[in-house]
Amino acid sequence: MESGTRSRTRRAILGAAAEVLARDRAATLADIARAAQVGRSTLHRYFPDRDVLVEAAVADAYLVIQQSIQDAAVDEGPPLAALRRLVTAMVDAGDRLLFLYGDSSVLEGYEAGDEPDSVAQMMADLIKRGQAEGVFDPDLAVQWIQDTLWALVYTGCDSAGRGVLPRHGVATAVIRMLENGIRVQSRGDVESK
Amino acid sequence: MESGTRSRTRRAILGAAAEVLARDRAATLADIARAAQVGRSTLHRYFPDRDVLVEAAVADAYLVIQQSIQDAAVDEGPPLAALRRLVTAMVDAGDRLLFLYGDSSVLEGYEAGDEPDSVAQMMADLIKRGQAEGVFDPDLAVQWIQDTLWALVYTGCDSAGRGVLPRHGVATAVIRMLENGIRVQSRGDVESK
DNA sequence: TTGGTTTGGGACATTGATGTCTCATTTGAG
DNA sequence: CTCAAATGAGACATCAATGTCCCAAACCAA
Repeated sequence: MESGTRSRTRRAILGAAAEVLARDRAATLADIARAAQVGRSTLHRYFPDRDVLVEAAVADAYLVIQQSIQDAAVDEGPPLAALRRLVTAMVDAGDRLLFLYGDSSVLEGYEAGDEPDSVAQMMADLIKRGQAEGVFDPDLAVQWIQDTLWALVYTGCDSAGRGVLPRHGVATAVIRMLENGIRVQSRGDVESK
Repeated sequence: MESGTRSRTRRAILGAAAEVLARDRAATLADIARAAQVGRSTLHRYFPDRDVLVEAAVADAYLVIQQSIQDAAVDEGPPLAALRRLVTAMVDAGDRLLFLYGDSSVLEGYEAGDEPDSVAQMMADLIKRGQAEGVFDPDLAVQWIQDTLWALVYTGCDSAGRGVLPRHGVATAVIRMLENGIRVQSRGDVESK
């Protein structure tokens, strides 16, 4: 078991790591400790070395995102609505996401897993389902759509952090771009408000 | 003036820097020197320290991209066609682009410039023109469209590097996504082949 | 060939991050 | 309150990257 205190500082460190590393992946352990409002020695006490810390932070961030996406019940309802829920869920996990996908080398081996609950698997299933039901363009490779989705959400979160987009408008902007591109919305085929 | 030999090794180093740093932004100067097939001391002879090297590599990559985009004559013809030329130009400069935009902190101050020929300026002008002519969605912020464009091109180049997209299909995929999103292409409003 | 230029490799000092350790102090549960 | 758990600060050795310097060898133009 783990003492409540220990568990709390542990989470504080993991959160700070994700946040700081998202902004500067070359950040020092001292930086992370400071952000977590924790002594550098305490950090080392929980995570022997940098690799262990990063690995734990990745696993943690991944779990948060995975949980968030699972709650979106992406396998239910019409694909378009599911996609919107998915994007919203991803945006909500924005901080962790910026960290997780800011450095592609940080993932290594996480997307390899084939467990049915893996983030990539859930996304791929949704995309395929949408294509099968004739809602998504079947000419586009599933992997490409998936990459695009990640990229747009990532960009959206990043833009919000820089003030380009209002925090609450990120999901909407991403969804809109995904569904219509930059074309003018000629007919009322978007949403009914 | 500069000796032909010097000019040649200088370019070799800059090219290697862009290539290596694109893959691993924490790469060592020794790594870069090796990739450039040059002694580490030679590298230091041309670029006193890391900052100078990175700055020079950024400037070089930026120039290449800028030139490539200028050749696309983005301010001429219908916006949609211009956009397609722009994307193609950006994709062609893919290698440099992955480096330049792989680490957002590397740009710092380059997008600040207001020279009419700056990459950002040309892109913004095109987007505004497209909106004014009723081809691009005027509800989307110019900056957001611009960020999206970069993100998609970046993702496309990256995907090509990982084999997800065929090298020659990158521009097409990006353009298609930009213009239509992932929706099925209901009517013949895309292109005439 | 000759002489200046350019290069590669190695020795070297420096610097900053890292990881280990100790000890005094604070915290929190009982 | 009391004691064990947890912490923060700092001293310390280590290590890798960096930047400087030097010299012998390769190179290139005249």
